[in-house]
Amino acid sequence: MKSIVKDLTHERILNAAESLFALHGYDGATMRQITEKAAVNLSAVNYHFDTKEKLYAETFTRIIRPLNAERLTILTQAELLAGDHPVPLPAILESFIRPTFMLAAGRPQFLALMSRNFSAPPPFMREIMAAEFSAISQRYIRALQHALPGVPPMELFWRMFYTVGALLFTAAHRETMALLSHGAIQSPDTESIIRRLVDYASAAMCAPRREPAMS
Amino acid sequence: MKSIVKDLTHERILNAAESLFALHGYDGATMRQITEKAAVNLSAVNYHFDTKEKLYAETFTRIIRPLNAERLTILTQAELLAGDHPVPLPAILESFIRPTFMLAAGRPQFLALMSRNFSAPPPFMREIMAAEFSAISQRYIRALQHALPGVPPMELFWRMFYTVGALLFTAAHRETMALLSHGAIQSPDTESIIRRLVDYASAAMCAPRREPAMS
DNA sequence: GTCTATATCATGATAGAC
DNA sequence: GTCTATCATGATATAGAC
Repeated sequence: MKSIVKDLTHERILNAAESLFALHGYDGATMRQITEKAAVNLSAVNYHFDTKEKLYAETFTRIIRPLNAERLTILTQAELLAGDHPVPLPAILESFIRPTFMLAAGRPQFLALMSRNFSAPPPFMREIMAAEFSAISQRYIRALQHALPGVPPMELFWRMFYTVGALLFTAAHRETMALLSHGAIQSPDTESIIRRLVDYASAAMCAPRREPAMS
Repeated sequence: MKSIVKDLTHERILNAAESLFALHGYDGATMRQITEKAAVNLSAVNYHFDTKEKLYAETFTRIIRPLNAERLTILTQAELLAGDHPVPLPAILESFIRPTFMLAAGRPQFLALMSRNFSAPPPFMREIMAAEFSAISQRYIRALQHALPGVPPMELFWRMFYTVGALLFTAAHRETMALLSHGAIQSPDTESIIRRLVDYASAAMCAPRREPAMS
């Protein structure tokens, strides 16, 4: 069928784009590189995606939508399991963190693209990002409020933001860590990474608020 | 004197480059934009910095060297003050975090350039980054080991890395936060930001290591 | 739907007058 | 040291044959 052929080219381009945008960023990756890697014609990008900007947007939403959907699925399961009780804090955080590494399995540039797009999103992505994350951020804040009623909501918001920063930064820097640690750290297994991040964030989320220090 | 004139042009270019690299990244900022903003001739970049890559490297080292120097100064003061005792954990973290925001005062793109360069450094920056951070990372790990003898050094290394991620991510996203929080969060004052981050990281650094869960 | 060929423009860098 | 003018290259996007 024709649609199958179309879908193949479409996907080949998206796969190549994912890897090259992750490696070189929006401005750094050229359509020539992408179409060469995808082994399709240069014009295929414009035919299937119209512009480079739209190609980038689709490349990113293709990874972020299933990720956020999976997060909400696991969080909802945990809420059903907890019944009237709040979901335990580590379970909330793990529902956010674990899917990141699960969906990244076998896609070496998945995490790099995520991190890059959050830390330095091309300007045309601002609206798209806000749309993709508006719902999920509210869901998580509510779950956190139930789990930690003693912490002010605004504080929870900040801390969740810090946690996302820690997650993305680490995700994109496994090699850097090996470098700075002089070989003490080599890319550990996924379960260790998840456990470490959940432990870190769980402790951090319920930090006491320090009183302003005297001089 | 001629050297004064040279230094003026030199600095005008660096200032313009700092702001434009922060906003658009290495590939996104063009030499024409930079020289236009600096109100100097296009060729001045090549004359003073040879290539665009060297201009970027100088732009970044100009902000990172005083920053890391200030961090070490404050940490050393704290160590002298502590004598034979370990420096308290919050003091260690604050010596790392505070200079970031102090040196950023009055330079709106300082933090954005920092964040961007760490999350998506141009490939030619890898060596330079490693050189600039090798010494300071070892100094901080040692201080953390003294303050938290019960936490394995490798765990400390990871957690410090998470903390840097939280710091940089937040630094570059004050506007994003205001957006996602639906106006609940508006750029707070520097002291609040520092306190919040230090509280968060202090609790996280001494997190207990959770036992692997049973199924 | 896919290709070749090309239009149009912006890029980094350089040559050479002053 | 600073300018103008320009080069060679590579960018995105499009027109039109097949």
